Amino acid sequence: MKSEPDEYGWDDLIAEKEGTWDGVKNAQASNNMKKMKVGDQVFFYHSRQGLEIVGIMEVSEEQFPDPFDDTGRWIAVKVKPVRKLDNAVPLKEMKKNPKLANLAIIRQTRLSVAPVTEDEWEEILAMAA
DNA sequence: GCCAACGTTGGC
DNA sequence: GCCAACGTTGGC
Repeated sequence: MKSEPDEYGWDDLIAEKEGTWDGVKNAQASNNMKKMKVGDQVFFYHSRQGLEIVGIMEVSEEQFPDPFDDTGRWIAVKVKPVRKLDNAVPLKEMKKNPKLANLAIIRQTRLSVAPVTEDEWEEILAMAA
């Protein structure tokens, strides 16, 4: 999941203890959120500023109607922080890694919520070590 | 700040 | 229902 740290960054999530992921108004991103289950692990990526994965969070509440959406079309989920990565993994490094060539976020930059395969997850964790 | 990529809107 | 125009996102 991506967020601009100016708007809502890792530190904001830590301060809040639990964050609501709302305001997603893109069909693909929304579908990806609908698939999320409580306990699912998610990377937190800083877009625009930072351009790196900074931490891991987990889904604490599955899809519910986005409280700020009047149309009723969109949903939100809640997440809570699990841990900060020892070393943030920059986009630049991920692009260099051939194992991550198919990473959804690389292939489709503008998608704000994108899936990560198990292999990709492991690879990114290894890069953060 | 710029611009490419992509989604959405609206006229036909 | 098509497609051009427009708006938004996000890497550079």
